[in-house]
Amino acid sequence: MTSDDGPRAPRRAGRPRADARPVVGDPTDEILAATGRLIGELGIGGTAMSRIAAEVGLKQSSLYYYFRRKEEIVAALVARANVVPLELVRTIVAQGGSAPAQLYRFVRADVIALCALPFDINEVHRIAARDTEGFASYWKERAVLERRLAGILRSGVRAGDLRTVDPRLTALTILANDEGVQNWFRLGSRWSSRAVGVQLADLVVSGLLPPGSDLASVAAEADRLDPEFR
Amino acid sequence: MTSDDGPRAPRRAGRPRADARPVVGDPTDEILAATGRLIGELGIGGTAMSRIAAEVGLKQSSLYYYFRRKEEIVAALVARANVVPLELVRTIVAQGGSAPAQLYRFVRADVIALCALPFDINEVHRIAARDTEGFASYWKERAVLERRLAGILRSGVRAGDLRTVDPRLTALTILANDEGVQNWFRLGSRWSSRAVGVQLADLVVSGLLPPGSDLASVAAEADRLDPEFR
DNA sequence: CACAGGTTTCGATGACCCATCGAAACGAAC
DNA sequence: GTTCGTTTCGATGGGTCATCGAAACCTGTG
Repeated sequence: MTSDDGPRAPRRAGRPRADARPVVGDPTDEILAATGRLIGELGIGGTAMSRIAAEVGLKQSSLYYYFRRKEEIVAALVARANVVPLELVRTIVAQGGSAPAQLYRFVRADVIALCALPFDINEVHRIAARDTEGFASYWKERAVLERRLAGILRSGVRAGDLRTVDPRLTALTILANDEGVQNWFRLGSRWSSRAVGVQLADLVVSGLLPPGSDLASVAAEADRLDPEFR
Repeated sequence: MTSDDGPRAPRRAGRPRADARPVVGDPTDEILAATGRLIGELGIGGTAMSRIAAEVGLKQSSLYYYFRRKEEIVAALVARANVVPLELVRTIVAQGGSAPAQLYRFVRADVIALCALPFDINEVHRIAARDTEGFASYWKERAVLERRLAGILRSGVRAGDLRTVDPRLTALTILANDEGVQNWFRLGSRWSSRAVGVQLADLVVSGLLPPGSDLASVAAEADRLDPEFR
Protein backbone atom coordinates (compact mmCIF):
# COMPACT_ATOMS: atom_id res chain seq x y z
CA MET A 1 0.00 0.00 0.00
CA THR A 2 1.50 3.30 -1.05
CA SER A 3 0.78 6.74 0.28
CA ASP A 4 -2.62 7.03 -1.41
CA ASP A 5 -5.34 4.42 -1.27
CA GLY A 6 -8.37 6.65 -1.78
CA PRO A 7 -10.07 9.49 0.01
CA ARG A 8 -9.56 8.05 3.45
CA ALA A 9 -11.25 9.89 6.23
CA PRO A 10 -8.80 12.41 7.64
CA ARG A 11 -7.65 11.14 11.00
CA ARG A 12 -9.36 13.06 13.75
CA ALA A 13 -7.99 14.08 17.07
CA GLY A 14 -9.41 12.45 20.15
CA ARG A 15 -10.08 8.96 21.26
CA PRO A 16 -11.42 6.79 18.45
CA ARG A 17 -14.96 5.50 18.58
CA ALA A 18 -15.57 2.02 19.87
CA ASP A 19 -17.64 1.42 16.78
CA ALA A 20 -14.72 1.97 14.40
CA ARG A 21 -16.77 3.45 11.55
CA PRO A 22 -15.26 6.59 10.08
CA VAL A 23 -16.84 9.88 11.08
CA VAL A 24 -18.70 11.36 8.14
CA GLY A 25 -19.58 14.99 8.82
CA ASP A 26 -19.98 17.38 11.70
CA PRO A 27 -21.16 15.21 14.59
CA THR A 28 -23.38 18.05 15.78
CA ASP A 29 -25.31 18.03 12.53
CA GLU A 30 -25.49 14.27 12.53
CA ILE A 31 -26.92 14.30 16.03
CA LEU A 32 -29.53 16.88 15.08
CA ALA A 33 -30.57 14.98 11.98
CA ALA A 34 -30.83 11.68 13.83
CA THR A 35 -32.77 13.25 16.67
CA GLY A 36 -35.20 14.87 14.27
CA ARG A 37 -35.89 11.56 12.62
CA LEU A 38 -36.23 9.70 15.89
CA ILE A 39 -38.55 12.07 17.71
CA GLY A 40 -40.69 12.10 14.60
CA GLU A 41 -41.21 8.37 15.03
CA LEU A 42 -41.00 7.92 18.77
CA GLY A 43 -41.73 11.30 20.26
CA ILE A 44 -39.40 13.23 22.51
CA GLY A 45 -40.12 11.18 25.59
CA GLY A 46 -39.75 7.97 23.64
CA THR A 47 -36.40 8.87 22.18
CA ALA A 48 -33.59 7.86 24.53
CA MET A 49 -30.20 9.47 24.40
CA SER A 50 -28.72 6.00 24.03
CA ARG A 51 -30.81 5.53 20.88
CA ILE A 52 -29.60 8.77 19.37
CA ALA A 53 -26.06 7.85 20.24
CA ALA A 54 -26.37 4.45 18.62
CA GLU A 55 -27.74 6.11 15.50
CA VAL A 56 -24.67 8.27 15.04
CA GLY A 57 -22.18 5.65 16.23
CA LEU A 58 -21.45 6.94 19.70
CA LYS A 59 -22.02 5.79 23.24
CA GLN A 60 -24.70 7.51 25.26
CA SER A 61 -22.43 9.58 27.44
CA SER A 62 -20.49 10.89 24.46
CA LEU A 63 -23.47 12.94 23.34
CA TYR A 64 -22.88 15.20 26.30
CA TYR A 65 -19.67 16.35 24.72
CA TYR A 66 -21.78 18.10 22.06
CA PHE A 67 -24.93 19.00 24.02
CA ARG A 68 -25.23 19.59 27.73
CA ARG A 69 -28.76 18.26 28.00
CA LYS A 70 -31.30 16.43 25.90
CA GLU A 71 -33.48 19.50 25.69
CA GLU A 72 -30.60 21.41 24.19
CA ILE A 73 -30.77 19.15 21.17
CA VAL A 74 -34.48 19.78 20.91
CA ALA A 75 -33.92 23.50 21.27
CA ALA A 76 -31.36 23.52 18.48
CA LEU A 77 -33.72 21.54 16.31
CA VAL A 78 -36.66 23.82 16.85
CA ALA A 79 -34.56 26.94 16.43
CA ARG A 80 -34.12 25.89 12.83
CA ALA A 81 -37.80 25.14 12.43
CA ASN A 82 -38.70 28.55 13.74
CA VAL A 83 -36.70 30.35 11.10
CA VAL A 84 -39.00 29.24 8.31
CA PRO A 85 -42.27 30.96 9.28
CA LEU A 86 -40.39 34.05 10.38
CA GLU A 87 -38.58 34.32 7.08
CA LEU A 88 -41.86 33.63 5.37
CA VAL A 89 -43.80 36.44 6.97
CA ARG A 90 -40.87 38.78 6.46
CA THR A 91 -40.64 38.27 2.73
CA ILE A 92 -44.39 38.26 2.25
CA VAL A 93 -44.77 41.58 4.02
CA ALA A 94 -41.84 42.96 2.05
CA GLN A 95 -43.39 41.89 -1.25
CA GLY A 96 -46.59 43.72 -0.40
CA GLY A 97 -49.99 43.08 -1.89
CA SER A 98 -53.36 43.24 -0.20
CA ALA A 99 -53.66 42.04 3.38
CA PRO A 100 -55.91 39.12 2.47
CA ALA A 101 -53.45 37.96 -0.15
CA GLN A 102 -50.55 38.24 2.29
CA LEU A 103 -52.52 36.24 4.80
CA TYR A 104 -53.42 33.67 2.21
CA ARG A 105 -49.81 33.22 1.16
CA PHE A 106 -48.63 32.97 4.74
CA VAL A 107 -51.10 30.34 5.88
CA ARG A 108 -50.64 28.24 2.80
CA ALA A 109 -46.85 28.24 2.95
CA ASP A 110 -46.72 27.94 6.73
CA VAL A 111 -48.84 24.82 6.76
CA ILE A 112 -46.74 23.24 4.06
CA ALA A 113 -43.50 24.13 5.83
CA LEU A 114 -44.77 22.80 9.15
CA CYS A 115 -45.98 19.57 7.59
CA ALA A 116 -42.49 19.04 6.19
CA LEU A 117 -40.97 18.93 9.65
CA PRO A 118 -40.02 15.43 10.71
CA PHE A 119 -41.49 15.89 14.19
CA ASP A 120 -44.65 17.14 15.84
CA ILE A 121 -44.30 20.86 16.37
CA ASN A 122 -46.81 20.84 19.21
CA GLU A 123 -44.72 18.45 21.23
CA VAL A 124 -41.81 20.78 20.95
CA HIS A 125 -43.99 23.66 22.04
CA ARG A 126 -44.85 21.73 25.14
CA ILE A 127 -41.23 21.18 26.04
CA ALA A 128 -40.46 24.79 25.28
CA ALA A 129 -43.32 26.01 27.42
CA ARG A 130 -41.89 24.21 30.43
CA ASP A 131 -38.41 25.60 30.00
CA THR A 132 -38.82 29.25 29.14
CA GLU A 133 -35.18 29.97 29.95
CA GLY A 134 -33.62 27.34 27.75
CA PHE A 135 -35.98 28.31 24.95
CA ALA A 136 -35.84 32.05 25.52
CA SER A 137 -34.80 32.88 21.96
CA TYR A 138 -37.49 30.60 20.66
CA TRP A 139 -40.23 32.47 22.48
CA LYS A 140 -38.79 35.79 21.44
CA GLU A 141 -38.92 34.81 17.78
CA ARG A 142 -42.37 33.43 18.24
CA ALA A 143 -43.54 36.76 19.67
CA VAL A 144 -42.10 38.54 16.65
CA LEU A 145 -43.99 36.18 14.38
CA GLU A 146 -47.21 36.85 16.22
CA ARG A 147 -46.73 40.59 16.03
CA ARG A 148 -45.98 40.57 12.34
CA LEU A 149 -49.01 38.48 11.59
CA ALA A 150 -51.13 40.75 13.76
CA GLY A 151 -49.70 43.65 11.81
CA ILE A 152 -50.99 42.23 8.54
CA LEU A 153 -54.39 41.72 10.10
CA ARG A 154 -54.51 45.19 11.59
CA SER A 155 -53.70 46.91 8.34
CA GLY A 156 -56.23 44.72 6.53
CA VAL A 157 -58.94 45.62 8.99
CA ARG A 158 -58.07 49.30 8.77
CA ALA A 159 -58.17 49.24 4.98
CA GLY A 160 -61.53 47.49 5.03
CA ASP A 161 -60.13 44.42 3.29
CA LEU A 162 -60.78 42.25 6.32
CA ARG A 163 -63.65 41.89 8.75
CA THR A 164 -63.27 43.73 12.04
CA VAL A 165 -61.47 41.32 14.35
CA ASP A 166 -59.01 41.53 17.21
CA PRO A 167 -55.67 41.33 15.38
CA ARG A 168 -53.73 39.71 18.22
CA LEU A 169 -56.32 37.11 19.09
CA THR A 170 -56.78 36.28 15.44
CA ALA A 171 -53.06 36.04 14.81
CA LEU A 172 -52.67 33.60 17.65
CA THR A 173 -55.66 31.62 16.44
CA ILE A 174 -54.22 31.36 12.96
CA LEU A 175 -50.88 30.14 14.21
CA ALA A 176 -52.62 27.67 16.49
CA ASN A 177 -54.60 26.42 13.53
CA ASP A 178 -51.51 25.94 11.40
CA GLU A 179 -49.83 23.99 14.14
CA GLY A 180 -52.90 22.05 15.13
CA VAL A 181 -53.24 20.92 11.55
CA GLN A 182 -49.65 19.78 11.10
CA ASN A 183 -49.97 17.11 13.72
CA TRP A 184 -52.72 15.42 11.80
CA PHE A 185 -51.44 15.80 8.30
CA ARG A 186 -47.67 15.73 8.46
CA LEU A 187 -47.57 12.01 7.77
CA GLY A 188 -48.85 11.60 4.24
CA SER A 189 -52.29 10.43 5.37
CA ARG A 190 -54.89 10.90 2.66
CA TRP A 191 -54.06 14.44 1.73
CA SER A 192 -50.94 16.19 0.51
CA SER A 193 -49.59 19.01 2.62
CA ARG A 194 -50.20 21.25 -0.33
CA ALA A 195 -53.88 20.41 -0.40
CA VAL A 196 -54.11 20.96 3.34
CA GLY A 197 -52.33 24.30 3.10
CA VAL A 198 -54.62 25.50 0.36
CA GLN A 199 -57.66 24.28 2.25
CA LEU A 200 -56.74 26.04 5.47
CA ALA A 201 -55.77 29.22 3.64
CA ASP A 202 -59.15 29.15 1.90
CA LEU A 203 -60.91 28.62 5.20
CA VAL A 204 -59.08 31.27 7.19
CA VAL A 205 -59.02 33.99 4.59
CA SER A 206 -62.55 33.40 3.48
CA GLY A 207 -63.49 33.55 7.13
CA LEU A 208 -61.90 36.95 7.53
CA LEU A 209 -63.08 38.59 4.34
CA PRO A 210 -65.79 41.22 4.75
CA PRO A 211 -69.23 40.48 3.26
CA GLY A 212 -69.29 40.86 -0.47
CA SER A 213 -65.60 40.13 -1.03
CA ASP A 214 -64.51 37.29 -3.20
CA LEU A 215 -62.11 34.57 -2.10
CA ALA A 216 -61.24 33.63 -5.67
CA SER A 217 -59.73 37.01 -6.46
CA VAL A 218 -57.63 36.88 -3.31
CA ALA A 219 -56.39 33.42 -4.21
CA ALA A 220 -55.60 34.65 -7.70
CA GLU A 221 -53.57 37.54 -6.31
CA ALA A 222 -51.70 35.18 -4.04
CA ASP A 223 -50.96 32.81 -6.90
CA ARG A 224 -49.48 35.61 -8.97
CA LEU A 225 -46.83 36.07 -6.26
CA ASP A 226 -46.28 32.38 -5.59
CA PRO A 227 -45.32 30.95 -8.95
CA GLU A 228 -45.25 27.38 -7.69
CA PHE A 229 -49.01 27.48 -7.22
CA ARG A 230 -49.92 28.65 -10.68
CA MET B 1 -67.19 10.15 73.39
CA THR B 2 -70.21 8.03 72.71
CA SER B 3 -70.93 5.81 69.77
CA ASP B 4 -71.41 8.69 67.32
CA ASP B 5 -68.88 11.43 66.83
CA GLY B 6 -69.74 12.28 63.25
CA PRO B 7 -69.67 10.53 59.90
CA ARG B 8 -66.48 8.64 60.58
CA ALA B 9 -64.96 6.95 57.61
CA PRO B 10 -66.28 3.40 57.39
CA ARG B 11 -63.44 1.02 58.08
CA ARG B 12 -62.17 -0.41 54.87
CA ALA B 13 -60.85 -3.84 54.19
CA GLY B 14 -57.21 -4.21 53.36
CA ARG B 15 -53.96 -3.07 54.85
CA PRO B 16 -54.17 0.48 56.17
CA ARG B 17 -52.21 3.23 54.50
CA ALA B 18 -48.88 4.22 55.94
CA ASP B 19 -50.06 7.79 55.78
CA ALA B 20 -52.96 7.21 58.19
CA ARG B 21 -55.33 9.75 56.66
CA PRO B 22 -58.83 8.45 56.12
CA VAL B 23 -59.78 7.48 52.59
CA VAL B 24 -62.25 9.99 51.21
CA GLY B 25 -63.85 8.66 48.04
CA ASP B 26 -63.23 6.10 45.36
CA PRO B 27 -59.45 5.90 45.08
CA THR B 28 -59.79 5.44 41.33
CA ASP B 29 -61.51 8.79 40.97
CA GLU B 30 -59.04 10.45 43.28
CA ILE B 31 -56.17 9.14 41.20
CA LEU B 32 -57.75 10.39 38.01
CA ALA B 33 -58.41 13.81 39.43
CA ALA B 34 -54.93 14.16 40.83
CA THR B 35 -53.37 12.97 37.60
CA GLY B 36 -55.41 15.43 35.58
CA ARG B 37 -54.24 18.27 37.73
CA LEU B 38 -50.62 17.18 37.70
CA ILE B 39 -50.20 16.58 34.00
CA GLY B 40 -51.81 19.94 33.41
CA GLU B 41 -48.96 21.52 35.34
CA LEU B 42 -46.07 19.19 34.63
CA GLY B 43 -46.97 17.34 31.47
CA ILE B 44 -47.31 13.61 31.16
CA GLY B 45 -43.61 12.92 31.06
CA GLY B 46 -43.02 15.25 33.98
CA THR B 47 -45.60 13.61 36.21
CA ALA B 48 -44.09 10.71 38.14
CA MET B 49 -46.20 7.92 39.51
CA SER B 50 -44.67 8.60 42.90
CA ARG B 51 -45.96 12.16 42.68
CA ILE B 52 -49.48 11.01 41.88
CA ALA B 53 -49.31 8.51 44.71
CA ALA B 54 -48.18 11.13 47.19
CA GLU B 55 -51.03 13.36 46.08
CA VAL B 56 -53.64 10.74 46.97
CA GLY B 57 -51.85 9.44 50.06
CA LEU B 58 -50.46 6.20 48.69
CA LYS B 59 -47.04 4.78 47.99
CA GLN B 60 -45.93 4.57 44.39
CA SER B 61 -46.37 0.84 43.95
CA SER B 62 -49.91 0.94 45.35
CA LEU B 63 -51.13 2.77 42.28
CA TYR B 64 -50.66 -0.42 40.33
CA TYR B 65 -53.45 -1.98 42.27
CA TYR B 66 -55.84 0.39 40.48
CA PHE B 67 -54.12 0.82 37.12
CA ARG B 68 -51.76 -1.57 35.39
CA ARG B 69 -49.72 1.12 33.70
CA LYS B 70 -49.30 4.86 33.75
CA GLU B 71 -50.80 5.16 30.31
CA GLU B 72 -53.91 3.45 31.55
CA ILE B 73 -54.55 6.39 33.82
CA VAL B 74 -54.11 8.74 30.90
CA ALA B 75 -56.41 6.61 28.79
CA ALA B 76 -59.13 6.69 31.44
CA LEU B 77 -58.72 10.42 31.72
CA VAL B 78 -59.03 11.07 28.02
CA ALA B 79 -61.91 8.67 27.66
CA ARG B 80 -63.90 11.05 29.78
CA ALA B 81 -62.71 14.05 27.80
CA ASN B 82 -63.76 12.37 24.60
CA VAL B 83 -67.32 11.97 25.71
CA VAL B 84 -67.97 15.70 25.68
CA PRO B 85 -67.52 16.52 21.99
CA LEU B 86 -69.27 13.30 21.02
CA GLU B 87 -72.25 14.09 23.17
CA LEU B 88 -72.14 17.59 21.82
CA VAL B 89 -72.33 16.69 18.18
CA ARG B 90 -75.00 14.12 18.92
CA THR B 91 -77.37 16.54 20.59
CA ILE B 92 -76.68 19.30 18.11
CA VAL B 93 -77.52 17.06 15.18
CA ALA B 94 -80.60 15.83 16.99
CA GLN B 95 -81.80 19.37 17.62
CA GLY B 96 -81.55 20.16 13.95
CA GLY B 97 -81.28 23.59 12.40
CA SER B 98 -79.27 24.68 9.40
CA ALA B 99 -75.86 23.09 8.83
CA PRO B 100 -74.00 26.36 9.37
CA ALA B 101 -75.77 26.88 12.69
CA GLN B 102 -74.98 23.32 13.77
CA LEU B 103 -71.38 23.86 12.85
CA TYR B 104 -71.29 27.14 14.68
CA ARG B 105 -72.70 25.64 17.83
CA PHE B 106 -70.32 22.71 17.70
CA VAL B 107 -67.14 24.69 17.25
CA ARG B 108 -68.07 27.21 19.89
CA ALA B 109 -68.96 24.64 22.51
CA ASP B 110 -66.14 22.28 21.60
CA VAL B 111 -63.50 24.95 22.06
CA ILE B 112 -64.96 25.95 25.40
CA ALA B 113 -65.14 22.34 26.56
CA LEU B 114 -61.59 21.61 25.47
CA CYS B 115 -60.27 24.73 27.15
CA ALA B 116 -61.86 23.58 30.39
CA LEU B 117 -59.73 20.43 30.46
CA PRO B 118 -56.95 20.61 32.99
CA PHE B 119 -54.40 19.16 30.57
CA ASP B 120 -53.19 19.67 27.04
CA ILE B 121 -55.35 17.55 24.77
CA ASN B 122 -52.65 17.40 22.12
CA GLU B 123 -50.20 15.78 24.47
CA VAL B 124 -52.71 13.05 25.14
CA HIS B 125 -53.24 12.61 21.43
CA ARG B 126 -49.55 12.03 21.05
CA ILE B 127 -49.55 9.29 23.64
CA ALA B 128 -52.66 7.78 22.14
CA ALA B 129 -51.17 7.81 18.66
CA ARG B 130 -48.24 5.69 19.82
CA ASP B 131 -50.40 3.12 21.55
CA THR B 132 -53.28 2.41 19.21
CA GLU B 133 -54.16 -0.79 21.07
CA GLY B 134 -54.41 0.67 24.52
CA PHE B 135 -56.39 3.58 23.15
CA ALA B 136 -58.48 1.59 20.69
CA SER B 137 -61.82 2.81 22.01
CA TYR B 138 -60.51 6.34 21.98
CA TRP B 139 -59.70 6.21 18.30
CA LYS B 140 -62.99 4.56 17.52
CA GLU B 141 -64.91 7.34 19.21
CA ARG B 142 -62.75 9.88 17.52
CA ALA B 143 -63.60 8.38 14.14
CA VAL B 144 -67.29 8.61 14.98
CA LEU B 145 -66.85 12.25 15.87
CA GLU B 146 -65.13 12.92 12.58
CA ARG B 147 -67.83 11.17 10.62
CA ARG B 148 -70.65 13.03 12.33
CA LEU B 149 -68.99 16.35 11.76
CA ALA B 150 -68.36 15.43 8.14
CA GLY B 151 -72.03 14.51 7.93
CA ILE B 152 -73.06 18.02 8.95
CA LEU B 153 -70.70 19.46 6.38
CA ARG B 154 -71.89 17.17 3.62
CA SER B 155 -75.52 17.98 4.13
CA GLY B 156 -74.71 21.68 4.31
CA VAL B 157 -72.82 21.54 1.04
CA ARG B 158 -75.61 19.57 -0.60
CA ALA B 159 -78.22 22.07 0.57
CA GLY B 160 -76.15 24.96 -0.72
CA ASP B 161 -75.75 26.40 2.77
CA LEU B 162 -71.99 25.83 2.73
CA ARG B 163 -69.28 26.32 0.16
CA THR B 164 -68.24 23.24 -1.78
CA VAL B 165 -65.53 21.59 0.31
CA ASP B 166 -64.32 18.08 1.00
CA PRO B 167 -66.35 17.12 4.06
CA ARG B 168 -63.82 14.75 5.57
CA LEU B 169 -60.81 16.97 5.09
CA THR B 170 -62.72 19.90 6.46
CA ALA B 171 -64.03 17.98 9.44
CA LEU B 172 -60.51 16.94 10.36
CA THR B 173 -59.28 20.48 9.88
CA ILE B 174 -61.95 21.85 12.16
CA LEU B 175 -61.16 19.37 14.90
CA ALA B 176 -57.48 20.09 14.51
CA ASN B 177 -58.21 23.78 14.84
CA ASP B 178 -60.23 23.31 17.99
CA GLU B 179 -57.46 21.31 19.54
CA GLY B 180 -54.68 23.49 18.28
CA VAL B 181 -56.36 26.43 19.91
CA GLN B 182 -56.91 24.83 23.29
CA ASN B 183 -53.22 24.49 23.92
CA TRP B 184 -52.74 28.23 23.64
CA PHE B 185 -55.81 29.42 25.43
CA ARG B 186 -56.67 26.88 28.07
CA LEU B 187 -54.83 28.79 30.74
CA GLY B 188 -56.71 32.05 31.11
CA SER B 189 -54.13 34.07 29.21
CA ARG B 190 -55.65 37.27 27.89
CA TRP B 191 -58.86 35.85 26.54
CA SER B 192 -61.71 33.87 28.00
CA SER B 193 -62.42 30.46 26.53
CA ARG B 194 -65.82 31.79 25.61
CA ALA B 195 -64.33 34.60 23.55
CA VAL B 196 -61.97 32.18 21.86
CA GLY B 197 -64.79 29.77 21.09
CA VAL B 198 -66.92 32.49 19.57
CA GLN B 199 -63.99 33.79 17.62
CA LEU B 200 -63.09 30.43 16.12
CA ALA B 201 -66.73 29.62 15.38
CA ASP B 202 -67.01 32.96 13.60
CA LEU B 203 -63.87 32.26 11.64
CA VAL B 204 -64.68 28.71 10.64
CA VAL B 205 -68.33 29.17 9.77
CA SER B 206 -67.78 32.44 8.01
CA GLY B 207 -65.01 30.69 6.08
CA LEU B 208 -67.39 27.99 4.94
CA LEU B 209 -70.40 30.09 4.07
CA PRO B 210 -71.09 30.52 0.37
CA PRO B 211 -70.75 34.02 -1.13
CA GLY B 212 -73.64 36.24 -0.22
CA SER B 213 -74.52 34.48 3.01
CA ASP B 214 -74.49 36.32 6.28
CA LEU B 215 -72.58 35.18 9.35
CA ALA B 216 -74.73 37.25 11.68
CA SER B 217 -77.89 35.36 10.85
CA VAL B 218 -76.16 32.05 11.43
CA ALA B 219 -74.87 33.24 14.79
CA ALA B 220 -78.36 34.42 15.66
CA GLU B 221 -79.80 31.02 14.82
CA ALA B 222 -77.15 29.34 16.94
CA ASP B 223 -77.82 31.65 19.86
CA ARG B 224 -81.49 30.82 19.78
CA LEU B 225 -80.63 27.20 20.49
CA ASP B 226 -77.87 27.93 23.00
CA PRO B 227 -79.58 30.00 25.67
CA GLU B 228 -76.37 30.61 27.56
CA PHE B 229 -75.07 32.74 24.70
CA ARG B 230 -78.06 35.02 24.40
C1' DC C 1 11.94 9.38 20.42
C1' DA C 2 9.81 11.20 24.72
C1' DC C 3 6.66 14.07 26.41
C1' DA C 4 3.14 17.83 27.04
C1' DG C 5 -1.32 19.68 25.75
C1' DG C 6 -5.59 19.61 23.39
C1' DT C 7 -9.52 16.82 21.55
C1' DT C 8 -12.82 13.28 21.47
C1' DT C 9 -14.59 9.12 23.38
C1' DC C 10 -15.48 5.81 26.83
C1' DG C 11 -16.96 3.30 31.32
C1' DA C 12 -18.60 3.75 35.80
C1' DT C 13 -21.70 5.83 38.59
C1' DG C 14 -25.73 8.24 41.05
C1' DA C 15 -30.35 9.72 41.12
C1' DC C 16 -34.66 9.00 39.36
C1' DC C 17 -38.48 6.54 37.05
C1' DC C 18 -41.72 2.60 35.77
C1' DA C 19 -43.37 -1.84 36.72
C1' DT C 20 -43.49 -6.46 39.14
C1' DC C 21 -43.55 -9.46 43.08
C1' DG C 22 -44.24 -11.45 47.41
C1' DA C 23 -45.62 -10.40 51.79
C1' DA C 24 -47.97 -7.67 55.36
C1' DA C 25 -52.07 -5.79 57.56
C1' DC C 26 -56.57 -5.33 57.75
C1' DG C 27 -62.18 -6.80 57.72
C1' DA C 28 -65.54 -10.40 57.14
C1' DA C 29 -67.35 -14.97 57.25
C1' DC C 30 -67.38 -19.32 59.08
C1' DG D 1 -59.33 -18.87 65.55
C1' DT D 2 -58.79 -19.90 61.01
C1' DT D 3 -59.38 -18.82 56.39
C1' DC D 4 -60.39 -15.84 52.57
C1' DG D 5 -60.53 -11.68 49.99
C1' DT D 6 -58.99 -6.80 49.89
C1' DT D 7 -55.77 -3.19 49.99
C1' DT D 8 -51.25 -1.57 50.92
C1' DC D 9 -46.42 -1.86 51.42
C1' DG D 10 -41.17 -2.68 50.67
C1' DA D 11 -37.77 -4.58 47.89
C1' DT D 12 -36.15 -5.11 43.52
C1' DG D 13 -34.87 -5.11 38.39
C1' DG D 14 -34.25 -2.63 34.38
C1' DG D 15 -34.59 1.66 32.11
C1' DT D 16 -33.54 6.81 31.69
C1' DC D 17 -30.63 11.25 32.09
C1' DA D 18 -26.57 13.45 33.42
C1' DT D 19 -21.78 13.83 35.53
C1' DC D 20 -17.01 12.58 36.19
C1' DG D 21 -12.51 10.95 35.67
C1' DA D 22 -9.73 8.57 32.71
C1' DA D 23 -8.45 6.53 28.24
C1' DA D 24 -6.97 6.96 23.50
C1' DC D 25 -5.90 9.46 19.89
C1' DC D 26 -3.58 13.84 17.39
C1' DT D 27 -0.11 17.63 17.06
C1' DG D 28 3.85 20.20 18.27
C1' DT D 29 8.33 20.73 20.69
C1' DG D 30 12.75 19.51 22.29
